[in-house]
Amino acid sequence: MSNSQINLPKTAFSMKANLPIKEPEILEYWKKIDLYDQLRTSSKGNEKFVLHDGPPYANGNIHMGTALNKILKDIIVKFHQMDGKDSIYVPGWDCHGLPIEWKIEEQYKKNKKNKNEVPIVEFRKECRSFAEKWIKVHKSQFKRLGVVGDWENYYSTMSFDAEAQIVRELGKFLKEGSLYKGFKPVLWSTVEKTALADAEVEYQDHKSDTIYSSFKVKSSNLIDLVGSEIIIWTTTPWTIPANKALAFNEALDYVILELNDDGDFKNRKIIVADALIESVVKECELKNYKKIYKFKGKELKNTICSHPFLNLGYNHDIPLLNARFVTTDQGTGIVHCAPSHGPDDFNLCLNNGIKAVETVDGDGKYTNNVKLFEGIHIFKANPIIIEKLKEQKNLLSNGELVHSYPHSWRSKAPLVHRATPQWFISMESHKLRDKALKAIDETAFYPSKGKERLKSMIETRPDWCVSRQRVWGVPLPIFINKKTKKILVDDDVIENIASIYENEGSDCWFSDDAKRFLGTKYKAEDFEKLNDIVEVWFDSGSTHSFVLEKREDLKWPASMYLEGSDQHRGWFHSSLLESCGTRGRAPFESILSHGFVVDGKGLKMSKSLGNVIAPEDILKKYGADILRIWVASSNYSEDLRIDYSILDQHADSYRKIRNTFRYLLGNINDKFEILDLKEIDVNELPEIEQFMLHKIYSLNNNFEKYFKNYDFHNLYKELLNFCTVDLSAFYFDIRKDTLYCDPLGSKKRKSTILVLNIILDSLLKWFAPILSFTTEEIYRLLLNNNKSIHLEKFKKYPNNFQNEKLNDKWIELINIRNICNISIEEKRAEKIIGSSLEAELKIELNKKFKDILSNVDFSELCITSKAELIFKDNSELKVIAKKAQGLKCPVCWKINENSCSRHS
RNA sequence: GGGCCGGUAGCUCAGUUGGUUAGAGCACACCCUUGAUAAGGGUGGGGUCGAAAGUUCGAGUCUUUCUCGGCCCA
Repeated sequence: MSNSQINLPKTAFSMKANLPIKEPEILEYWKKIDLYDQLRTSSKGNEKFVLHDGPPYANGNIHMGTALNKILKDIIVKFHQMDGKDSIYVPGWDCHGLPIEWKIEEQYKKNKKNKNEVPIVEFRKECRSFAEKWIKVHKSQFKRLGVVGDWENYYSTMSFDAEAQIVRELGKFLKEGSLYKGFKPVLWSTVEKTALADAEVEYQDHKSDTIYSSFKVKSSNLIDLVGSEIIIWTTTPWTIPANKALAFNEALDYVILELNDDGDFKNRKIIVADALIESVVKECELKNYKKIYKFKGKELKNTICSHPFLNLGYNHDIPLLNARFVTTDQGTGIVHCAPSHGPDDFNLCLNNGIKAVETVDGDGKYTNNVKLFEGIHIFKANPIIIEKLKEQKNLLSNGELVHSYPHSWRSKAPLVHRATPQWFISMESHKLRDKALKAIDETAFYPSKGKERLKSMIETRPDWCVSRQRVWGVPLPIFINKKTKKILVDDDVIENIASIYENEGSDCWFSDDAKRFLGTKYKAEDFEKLNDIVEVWFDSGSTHSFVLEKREDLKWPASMYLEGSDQHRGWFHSSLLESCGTRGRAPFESILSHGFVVDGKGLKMSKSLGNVIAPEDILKKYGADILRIWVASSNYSEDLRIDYSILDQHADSYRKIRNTFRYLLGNINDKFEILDLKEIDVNELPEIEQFMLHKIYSLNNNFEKYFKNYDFHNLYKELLNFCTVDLSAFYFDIRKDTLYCDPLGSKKRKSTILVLNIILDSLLKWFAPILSFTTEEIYRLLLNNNKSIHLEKFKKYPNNFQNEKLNDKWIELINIRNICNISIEEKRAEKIIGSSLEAELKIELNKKFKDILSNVDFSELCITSKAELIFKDNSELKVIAKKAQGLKCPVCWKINENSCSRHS
C-alpha cells in the first residue's frame, strides 16, 4: 500500500534545532525589521511597564549571573508586552569607579608609566574609553541572549547628561543640608591611597602582632586603683600612639592582680576583667599572681590613666569610658581607643568630647601629630612600638595572631581605619531613614522576603559616606569658603556646573579654574574647590533621575527593579536612599530579587573548584533558548543550580516542546489559519476537541495567575506538562488515526485541524517570552510578513471553551484509559500483542455509568481495534484485553473481522 | 565570628490552616511501534522530606539544637 492514501505530516520545521547557528540569523532578522522600533510604535499609548535596568559594571565578560539577570528581565518585559502593555527596557551601564582605574593603572605599570605624571584629564579619558570598550562587548553578549531592548539608546553613568544630573542630585542634598562634612575613620587602603566602599573590602586571614600593654592609673574614684595598671590587648600596636581613651563595660566585674614573676612587672598590680583572668594568665605566661581586689565595672567611671609613652612626651590624660561594645570574648575586658582608627573608638570618643586628629596620612605614614614616630609607615611600626613599650616597661606580653582581617579586593593589601575628612548624607537630619522605611512598605517585593531584608539594612545603616579620594568619577561639586569654612550652597552654581557637564562632561573640573564653575557671583580665590569624587553607588542610585525621569518614553517611578539579592545592599539600597532623599519616595513600584548561580551541587562557582560555566559555552553548545529555559524553569527566589547534566535535561525538554510544535506544523502542513475564537461553535466539535479547548482555557487561567506573580518555574512546568501529558501522550496520539487516515474533508478531521491551529497559536504565544528564538522561527515559517511573534498579544479565550462538567467526565475517561493500558501491557508482556491496535478490549462498568459512557468510543481513546462496553450491576471497573481477530486494514492498520468500514 | 535565607526521588519543581500510603514532569529500566522516526506510545522501579531531639492522637509542615550551602555584614 502506498502512502498516497494517507495524510502524513509534512513541515519545513526541522526536528533538529541547530540553535547556535539559527539564533544569530533570527537576531539579524530582528535587526532587519527593527523589532524594537516596531514594538514601540505598535504599543504606543498603552499602559507602560518600565523595568529599569540595574547597570552592570562595564568591565569584563558577562558571567552566568549577568546572563540570568538579563534573561529574567527580558522574559518579564516580554510577558508584559504580550499582555498588552508598552513594555520598555532600556539597558544601562555603571562606568565610574575604582576597578576601571585599577585596570588603567595596571596598564601603566606594564608600560612603566607613572600615574602621577599623567594629567588627571588624560587618565580619565583612558578610563572612559575602557568603559566604552566593555559596553560594546556586553551589548553584543546580551543581545545574543535574545534580550530585546533599546540597545541603540542605552544609558551610562558616565554620559555627559548623567554626570550633569548627578551634580544636580547632589545639589539637592547640599541645599537641604543633609550633605555634611564629617571627620570619620573610614577603611583606608594605603596602597591605593583611598577610602574603600564596603563592597570593595574582602576579609582574609591576616597575621597580626598582638600586645598586652599597661596604662597606669593616675586618678580614680576608687582609691585602691591608683598606682595599679590597666592592661589592654590589641592586634594593632601601631595605633598605640593615637590612643586617647580606654573603654570598659560597666556590666562586667574587674579584678586587681598582683604579679610576682621576675621581670618588668614584678610587684606591679594589674587590672583586667574577672572573666578573662584565665586567658590573660595563660597568654602572658603569668606564674605567680594573686587576686587582691574585685570590683564592679561601674566603679571605673571617672578614672584617668596615663599613656604608656608618658615619659616620651605623651602626657595627655587617658580617661576610662563606658562602652557596651566591650565584651569578654577576647583580650582583657578593657579596650584601647584610638578615635582616628576605629568607628567604635571614634563614636565613643566623640560622645565624650574627644576629637580625632589625623594621625596617619594617606600613604600610611604617621603625621606630625604623632610624636617620635612621624614619617614611619604604620605597617613597619609594630616592632618599633613594641620595642618602645618594652623599653618603657609597659609591655606585659606580645605575640602573633592569625585572624580574619579586612583587605582591599583589588590590591589584596590589608586595610586600616583612618580618620579623614569625608562627605556624608545624614540618615537622620532630614528623616531620610524614616522616609526610606515608609517607601519600603509601599513597595511590592518578589519574593516577599526581600522586604524584611532591605528594611533591616536601612534600619541599622550609618550615614552614607559619598566621597572618595579618587579621580574616575563625578567630582563632588563643593566649594568651601576659605574664611568662614562654610559650604557654598547656591542653586545657580550647581546649575552652572551641571550645564557645563552636559556639554563636555566632568573632566574639566580637574583642569579648569574654579572661576568657570563659580560664575561671576563669587571670587574664586575666596573658595577652596574640592577634589573628591562621588562614590559610585551614588551614581547608580541616581539612574532613576537621569533615565526614568528624563526620557519621554519611560516613566517615574519604574514599574520594577530586578537584580540579584546582593543588591539589597547595593543598587536597591542606594536608589531607595537617593530617591527618598530627593523625591520622598522610592523610584520603583516593585522589586524582584533573584538568587545566585551555583553549581550542580549548590556550591558557588570558582576557578579553583573548576565548576565555572560561562554563558558563551552554553550558547555554543546548546543555544540561548536552552539557557532561557533554564532561567524560566529555575526557582529564582533561591540559588539557581546549573551544570551540564541540568542543561542536558532542559535540552531534552526543549526537544519535546520542539517536536510538539513539529507535530502541529506537520499536520497543518505549515498552513496556519488565524481564527476568531469567538466564532467557533464549540458544541459542533467532537467531545475530545471540546475537552482540549477546556484544557487550553484552564491552562490559560493558570498561566495568567503564574505570570502575575512572576512564578515562572511553575508556569513553565505547566506548559511542559501540557505538551507531554495532554498533547503528546494523549490528544496527539489518539488523533493520529483521524489526521492520517480520515479524508481531508471529513468533519472530524477538520475539527481536529481547527483545534491544532488553536493549540499551535496558543503554544506559540505562551512560550514566546521564554523560547524567544524558537517561537520566532515558527512564526516566520507560518507568516512571512516582516513581523514578529514578539509583536503579538496573548490570546483571550471565550468563556464557552470552559466546560467543567465535560472535564469531570474526561478525567474519569482517562482513568479508565489508564486501566485499559495496564491490561494491554499485560498482553504485550506475554508477547500476545505488540502494538495496541492488535488488541481489543472488553470493559466492564457499573450500570450507573451507562448514560454518560455508552456513546464513548474506547477503541479510539485507547487506540485499539475494538472496544466493547459491558454495563453490569455492582460491577467494579474491569478490563480484559485480548488479541484482536481479523485482518489488518492496510490504510488505518485497524484489525477488522470483516473489511474496514472506512477503507474498503 | 554575627544576621538573614535555604536543604522534599538522579534532575527541575508541587505539597493548602499539622490529617489517609509524600506528588508531577524529565532522567532511568523494560516492552511496543517504525505513518511525529536521531521521533512516538506503554508499564515499572525509585524518597529515613539534610540530621537529631521535642510539642502533638498525628510532623515534610510547629519548636530547639546540629549540619551543609548561599547572600549580606564584621
